[in-house]
Parts: sequence; structure tokens; C-alpha cells
Amino acid sequence: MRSPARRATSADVARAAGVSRTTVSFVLNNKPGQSIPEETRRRVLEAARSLDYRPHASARSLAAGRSDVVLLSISQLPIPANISRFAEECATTLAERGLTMVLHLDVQGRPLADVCASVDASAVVAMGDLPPETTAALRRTGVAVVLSVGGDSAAAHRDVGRLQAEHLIERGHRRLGYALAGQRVPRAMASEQLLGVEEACAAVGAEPPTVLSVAPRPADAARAVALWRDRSVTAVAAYNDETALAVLAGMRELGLTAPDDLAVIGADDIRAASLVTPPLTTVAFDLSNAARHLAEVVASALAGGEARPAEVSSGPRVVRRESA
Amino acid sequence: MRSPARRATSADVARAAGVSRTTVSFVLNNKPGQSIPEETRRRVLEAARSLDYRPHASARSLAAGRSDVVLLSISQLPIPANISRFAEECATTLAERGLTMVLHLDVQGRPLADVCASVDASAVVAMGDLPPETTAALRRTGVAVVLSVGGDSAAAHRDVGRLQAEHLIERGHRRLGYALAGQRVPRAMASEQLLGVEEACAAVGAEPPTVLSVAPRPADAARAVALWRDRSVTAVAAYNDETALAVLAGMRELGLTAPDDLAVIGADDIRAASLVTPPLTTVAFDLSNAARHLAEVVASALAGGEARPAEVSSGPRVVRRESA
DNA sequence: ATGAAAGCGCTAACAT
DNA sequence: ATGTTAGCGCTTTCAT
Repeated sequence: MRSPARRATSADVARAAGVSRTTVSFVLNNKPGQSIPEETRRRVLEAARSLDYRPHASARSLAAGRSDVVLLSISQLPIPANISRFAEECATTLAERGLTMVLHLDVQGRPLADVCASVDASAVVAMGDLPPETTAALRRTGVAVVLSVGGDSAAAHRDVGRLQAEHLIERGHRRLGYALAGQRVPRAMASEQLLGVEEACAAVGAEPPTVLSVAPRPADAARAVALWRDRSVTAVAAYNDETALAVLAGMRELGLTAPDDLAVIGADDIRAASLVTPPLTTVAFDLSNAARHLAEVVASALAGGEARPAEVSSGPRVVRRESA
Repeated sequence: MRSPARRATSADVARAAGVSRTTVSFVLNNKPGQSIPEETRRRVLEAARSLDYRPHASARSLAAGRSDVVLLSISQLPIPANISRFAEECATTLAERGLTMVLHLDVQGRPLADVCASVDASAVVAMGDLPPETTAALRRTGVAVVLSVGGDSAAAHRDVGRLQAEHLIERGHRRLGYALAGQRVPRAMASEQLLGVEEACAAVGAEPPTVLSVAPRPADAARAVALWRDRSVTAVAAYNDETALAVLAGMRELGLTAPDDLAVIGADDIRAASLVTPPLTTVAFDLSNAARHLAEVVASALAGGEARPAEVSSGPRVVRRESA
């Protein structure tokens, strides 16, 4: 009947180092404005290490009034590849600042505020838009920082759309189509991107794109393709690579091939993009800069600064392959 | 200069309802063995609602000795579609039991135990294997329940492999290949699946599969394909759909087509599988039953029961398309 | 430079 | 049936 292996507390560390708990707290959090002799500091650190001490998160945040948990709320499912990468980068950067980021799949019928309260998050960043009332609820729950990326404030997706259209236009196309994903998708993201396409068209005096929604099924896509060709569209920009793949499949069903019968450009650069025939031209966006930037914003906001929604630019670039 | 909008505490609720904090705690957690009159209960609930009261997670877990946070640790990146769905289902089921599940991307050079400590998780389930020392560290950190799915204990992937091979064998193939993903992947998952393939081969007296690793690049895949054909392999089972897509791309590079020159079967049924040419035959596995089951195990373990690693079966089935 | 002491908001014996 | 009380482990002001 062995003892329950109680976890080491700061009192244990204090005892082992022969100092008070206050001192332990000071050195472990290296509180500024204290002048702790190197020797003492060393003893404390050593004691903590040897006891494998980890502060009890709940006690810590109860006392301090804020946790160091950041919640990243994702509302797209399955989680797109670039968002995974974004999340990873965010987590890493935040970790460097002593913060812990975890993901939440915002697809269950459960108020975001509930989840935040349960994990005691002190910041939440949402991919996509956040309804104002949700933001308010979050604030009321005690979440200090609420940010959303890819929402209205993010110019990133507009750039993606612009790039897609510019690439197509450069290759001589004048009548463009835009393929909306036939599934639930953050409205703002899609419409920003479309806006970018429209701007690029307008810039060269071309007609606005013919917007069609295409579900990820060859048959559905074929219908859309036929429609575009009726309207003498010669190139289409798709909301994302999966949608672009669907368009390609639709074309195949009609015996058409890209880019000659219809040029197609996607967005995301998912793995499959380079594995199909013809390999899909797409706009890759590297969210990792954005992620690092965002993480900094969150961290400094939490540290007392202001939470400016941060123009998150993703530095999109076209990856030219063969479909356009 | 308005007040900081302090969050309502259980004391506020008690005051509003005209009872003690103990009573509030009892009715809010509906503690068994107490006989609270309906009237009192109603008053408390009403007060809580009107104050938009949410228990402070850290205070609660500090006092109770355990949080209701469950961490799902994922080590594959990008997050595969079926794992997203699995996670969603888990979260939903756990929520019904009052638990909150969040995701952790286990790819940063940060000990899992650290993260658990930071979010004060009382259970962690890992997709894939967990090194024994990690498990030990977790335990030491105070994590009550440690489970891993897709690890040694999960027969699920073996079934996937068996199904792949059986499908191929049924269609007359006797010399099989197996395509390992050319990237970091949970060892156990891959080897379980491979084991399934081997078993199915053995069952009909066929030679064991020729295992080759293929990176997600057409050129690399082409090399593998050539090798298989040298060895008179006529069909290959791939670790997942992306790998299968790569094989298909490699074949195309060699002017070969599936299933005639080489039959290919994937696993996962990702969206792109149905959008390529030829449409990819694959094994779909619905992890949602598994998820619900797992959630139950976690919940009851947390409630005092034992944490049996749970035979998580995913009910895989082959989705026959045209590549095999 | 270090320590004593007072909470943070909650739960759970124990009393009434 | 409800209230009193004592912590949970930590941070932080105020003394020393």
C-alpha cells in the first residue's frame, strides 16, 4: 500500500532549498524588481528540478487571476492542412512566451464561452468570424483577449483571390469563373477571396467572375463546368484545392482537359494538388509568419498591451503547375 | 471609469438565492445523497442563470483535486480528416458527461506532461503510441487517466490492412505490395495495418507483401512502382489515401494505369480520393463509434472506474471505386 | 534580500 | 436541510 505519490508543491521546493515559498515563487517566475542572490536562485532552481516540480495550474491561476491557456477555436472540419500548420506554429511561438495553446473544434452545439470557462482560457483566437454576442459572452466569462483571424479584418484571403485572378489574367484569360465550395465554409473568408478576384478583374477591365457553387462530386462539378463554358468562361479560380480538384474531375467527366479547355487554379497547396493529373496550379499561403505574428499579439496583449486585431498577412504566392 | 465587471461567484449566487454557498455547490453539482427541497433548488438555479454564473474552473479543480479537462494529443500533421471527425465525436460525447476535451498538437519539442500540467488535464488520450516514460511522467504530473488509441492495443488498423489485402486477393492478385508513408507517422498504426495485410496474405498462402516507402512525390513513387513491377507485384495497399495518390501519380509518370497495370487501394477515404482519375478504391473507417466508446471509457475511468485501454474497433469497410 | 500572512473561488467534512 | 469551517497551492502586499 504505497503512498499516493503526491505531486511536489512549492512548499516542498522551499523546504528543499531552505527558503520560503515567497522566494521560490519569485525565482521561478523571475519576478522583476527583486534582487535575489545568484546563490539562492541556483539552490531554488536545483531543488525544483530535482523534485520534478511543476506549478499546479489551477492554484496558480486562481491566485494570479489569469491562466496561461490560449484557446484556438476552429470551425472548419476536417481541419485544413494549412490551419494545422498555423496552429502548430502558433503553439510553438506562444510556448516560448510561457503560454499553452490548445485547439477547440467549434462544431458542437456548445457555447464557446462554456469551453473557455472550463479550460480557464485567458485568450481565445478564432479562425473565421465570431458573432458579436459570442465575443461579448467571452468577455463576460473573463477571457482577456479575443481575436479572430480570417475574419473581416484579415486581408489575407483577398490577396489570395487577387493572385489567383492575376495569374489567370496574365495567361490571357478574360472571362473568369469562381468556384465556391459547396459546403459550410467561413463566409468572410470566401467572400474576401472572391472580392480579390473581382478587384483583379476590374483592374484590367474584365467582366466580373461568374460565381458557381460546386460540391465535391464530379457530377456536380460537371454541371458547373458546362455552365461556365456556356458563358464562355475560360479559366476558373476555386475557393480551395479540393474544390479545384472537383472542377478538374468534372471536366474529365465531360472529356475536357486543363488548362486548354478550361484553366483551373486552386488555393491551399494541399498534398494531393501535386499528385493529380494535371498537377494543380494553386496559391500557397504560408500561415507560419502570420502565426508567429498572431502569437506575439496575443502574448503582449496578455502581458498588458492592447489587443489589436493584427493585420495578418500570409504572404501568398502562386505555385505554378500545369492546370493553369 | 466603469468597474471591471467582476465575474459572478458562487457567493453572489448564494446571496441572490438567500442560501449558503454550500447549498449552491450542492445543487449546482447535484450532489447525490442530499435532500434539497425542490423550491430551494429552483431558487438557486434561477439565481445562477440570471447572474450568468459559471464556476471558476481553477478554483473548482483546486478544491476538488481534479479538473474536467481531457486532452487529446495528436501527433500527425496535417491532421487527417478522420481524426478530426474522431476528435469532434469524442468532444461531444465527453461534453455530455460534463467533460471538456481540447486538442493538442504533439509536434513541438515540449513534453506532453508540461502541456497537461498547464491546462490541468485530468485525462489524456493520445492518438498513436505513448513512450512508457511519457506515460510515467504524465502519471507523476497527476493525470489520472492515460489512454492511447491506435497504439498497440487497437486492433482497428489491423482490420484495415486485412480488408485492403482481402479486397485485392479477391480480385485475383497474389503478389502484393505495401506502401509505407514516406513521412513521420505513428509507427504502431502503420505496423498494425501492415500486419493485417500480412495475415491476409498468409491466410491464402500468398507471399508476404513487398514493403516500400513512398514519399508524396510522383518521382519517388515512380521509383517504387518500378521496383514493385520488377518483383511482379500486381497490386498495392497503401498506408493511407495520400500515399495511394502518390503511387497513382508515380504510375502515371511511367505511363501505367490502375487497376490494369497495378491495382491500388488506399485507406481513409479523403475527399480527393473520389476526385482523381481513376477514382481511388479505399478503406473507409468510421471512427465515430470508436470515439463514443472511448469517451465513455475516459468518463467512467474519471468517475472512479478502471481505465481499460478499450478495444477500439472502427468498423472499416472498403469503398470500391476504380483503382482496384 | 527574505519571510509572514492574507486571500483567490471553490468543495467537502462536520456541525447544527 | 442548511450552514460553518477549513483547506486546495499559489501569488503578492507588506514587514522585516
